[in-house]
Parts: sequence; C-alpha cells; structure tokens
Amino acid sequence: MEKENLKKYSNVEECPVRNVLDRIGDKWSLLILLILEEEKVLRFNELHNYIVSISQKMLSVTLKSLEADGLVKRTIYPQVPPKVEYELTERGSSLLPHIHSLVAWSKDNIGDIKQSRKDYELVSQK
Amino acid sequence: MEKENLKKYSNVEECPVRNVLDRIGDKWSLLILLILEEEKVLRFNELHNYIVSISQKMLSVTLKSLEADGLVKRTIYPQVPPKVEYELTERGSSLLPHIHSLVAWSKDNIGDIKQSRKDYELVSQK
DNA sequence: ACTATTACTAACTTCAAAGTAAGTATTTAA
DNA sequence: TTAAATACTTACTTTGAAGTTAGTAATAGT
Repeated sequence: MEKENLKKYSNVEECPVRNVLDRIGDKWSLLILLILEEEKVLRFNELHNYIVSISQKMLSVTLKSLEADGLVKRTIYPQVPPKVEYELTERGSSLLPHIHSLVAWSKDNIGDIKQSRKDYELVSQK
Repeated sequence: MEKENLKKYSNVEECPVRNVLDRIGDKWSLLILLILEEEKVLRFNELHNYIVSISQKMLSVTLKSLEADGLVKRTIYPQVPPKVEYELTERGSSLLPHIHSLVAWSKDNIGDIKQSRKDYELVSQK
C-alpha cells in the first residue's frame, strides 16, 4: 500500500470498509447476524426474545438496514396476525467467517486489553 | 453455540466483540492502524498530514484510546519543540490480519451492497 | 521582543444514533 | 363487543461521538 492508497481511505464516503463497519459497528447488527446464523430462521418476536434489551423500534430499524444491504432476507406471510421470517442471505453468511475471526481475536485479547486500560488509567493518574 | 452462549452476547458490557468493535468501529481508529502498519513509525503531525480531515483533538483522543488498549505505542522524546512517535504494538499488529480480512470482504462486496441499497429504496418507494 | 514550532488540552457546539412511549392494522376467539 | 396477538410505525427525547475554535508550554532563532 502506498501513500496514494492510504489517501483514498481518508475519503470516508468512498471507503468500502467504512461502509461495512458502519453497518456491523452499530449496536445491534452483529448480534442479530450471529443469532440468525445459529437459529437459521426466526420471527420478529423470536428475535426479540433473544435480545430482550433491544426495543421493537431498534430491532425493526436494524433488520431493515440489514435487509437493505442484502445480508438478511425477510419473508412475509399474508396471515392475521402477521407472520414474518428473517434469515441470513448468502452474502450475510459469507460475511460471518470474517466476523468470527474478529470474535476469536477479541476473546483471546480482551483480558489483556482490559488490563492495559487499567494500567493506562493509573499512569495518566485521573 | 447454544442459546446460553447467545444470551451472553446480549450483555453488551461483557461482550468481548463489542469491546473491540467499539474501538475499531469508531471513525478514525482503523485508518490510523492501517497507516501505522504501512509507515511503521510516525509523529503526531505526520499522521495528521496523512489524514487531513481529522481534527487535532480527534487525532489526540483516538491515539490515546489506541494506546490505552495497548494497540499503539507512544514514545516521547524530551525535546523542545516536543517529539512524539507512534507505532503499532505486537497486539496491534496481531489485530491487523483480521481487519484485512474484513477489508477484503468489504471490497469484494461493496458494489453488490450498494446496488442492494438502491433496489431496496425503490421497493420501499420513498 | 517577538515569532515559529510541536503536540497537544479545554470549552463549547452539533448531530446522528439510540432509547422511550404510545399508537396502528387486521382478524380470530371468547 | 371486547380482548388478544403480531409486527410493526410515529413522534419525541436523550446521549455520546465528533467537530470547532482557541489556547498552552517550552525553547530556539531573528
């Protein structure tokens, strides 16, 4: 990578990584992807039962943006009361190994990182 | 992964991935890590020249939290005017392959994702 | 005496993500 | 006729990340 390439990353809107991180870096997307990977197909309220601390609004908003990005597929059944099912798309599934790689690194390093944070606090004596 | 494990992920503070994503998911950390990987050692103003759009405050804040997490090492030379050098730590370097894996996926898929977003906008006729 | 240099910090403002609370549509069942 | 169920939406408020602007310390050079 030369300076030219790095310069490109400075342009936030154009950056592919920024686009993807803005998605999975939000509060709920990653969790929803991991749950759907495990459970294959879930309805709105089933997802809500998995993530009790999310509001209906945030679940709805997050699912919509995952759907918009083609990471999650939404199937609606014309019934009353309504039935809507969510599952990963192929694109969503193809992203997950990369996430698991990050998950593994995080688990391996979170202990040391938390210790570093403590040490840093002491050194910068707040 | 069983339900028990997924439940754990619902607890945001405890989640190792959340801890790491909160760091690299911010606006500037990832970019700084990538630049330091390439350039090895840089001073404050040299980094600023790479990322012209960052403010001094955000560069300072971001470097501090990367340092606190032990991903970046800060070396200060007692000179006037001051000289401070930043470089990756081993921990920082060990994170980068996982980031590159995400970068690669993002580059491969950003085209399709942007198309999906357009299609989705049309279907949801705003 | 004044200016330049470097690596910041402090105080304040802005803005978008996230949260809260209430409401909606539709049909079946009691 | 009223309640229950599902999958939401709407309107409003809160919060925290990020941005803006100005200032600081210390010394060397003119």
